[in-house]
Amino acid sequence: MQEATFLILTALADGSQHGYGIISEVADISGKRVRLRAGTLYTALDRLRADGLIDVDREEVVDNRLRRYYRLTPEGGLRLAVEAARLQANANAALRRLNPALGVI
Amino acid sequence: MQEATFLILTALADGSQHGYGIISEVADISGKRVRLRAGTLYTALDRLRADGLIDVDREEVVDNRLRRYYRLTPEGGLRLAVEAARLQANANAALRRLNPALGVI
DNA sequence: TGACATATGTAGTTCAGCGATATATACCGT
DNA sequence: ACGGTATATATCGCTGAACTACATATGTCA
Repeated sequence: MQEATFLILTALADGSQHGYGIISEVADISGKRVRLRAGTLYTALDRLRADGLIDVDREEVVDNRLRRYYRLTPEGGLRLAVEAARLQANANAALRRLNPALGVI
Repeated sequence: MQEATFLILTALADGSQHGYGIISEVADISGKRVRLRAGTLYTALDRLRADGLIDVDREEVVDNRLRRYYRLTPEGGLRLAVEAARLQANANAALRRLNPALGVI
């Protein structure tokens, strides 16, 4: 799973969000490091929906603009947890090798 | 940076390795989760070399078979550290949101 | 002798993120 | 009144990177 996809799922982990809100939330989560482009986001949302990791929660109209809210499916939450564990393991493996002093921890 | 690339750099973080050795080491690091294919590895090594993140350390012939050893460049080590920190941050962000009880830590 | 491990390499495919572009409304400053 | 910026969704074409499959070659073991 790519970083953009992972961060989209992360943004949805504490409640439903609409597309544009996800862009802001991902920027926030990543400390402005990752700024999702519209193309990345909406194609990813379609893909994640097809994969059953997210679902459309509801649609609202605010200021005459449609907001389509997405939420994690149970499968999506599980998948995010698995991916987070994988990232942690990879990061730890690298840091242990870069700094052998950490190996004893 | 993709997972395969990250794990290749990680495998080189504690000393030089030849291509086939990297495949074994990555399998080891990842708990047999990631099994690099030859195509993935050698194209990645070419790319990483072009990017200045790794370098050819030396070449040996063992049992009439060539072994080309690669090592991290200083830039490659730095890059790996940056990527590891990023993975840690992403994993923590996801885990905090999945389990709000962790948020207070 | 045939399968498997070791060892490097190329070719073609597929997936996903990116930039560019499109459309449309609201808000704010000048 | 007009332009710039933020909000909001969506499509198209490009590219980078991983994957499958294939190719080549030697050594080991059953």
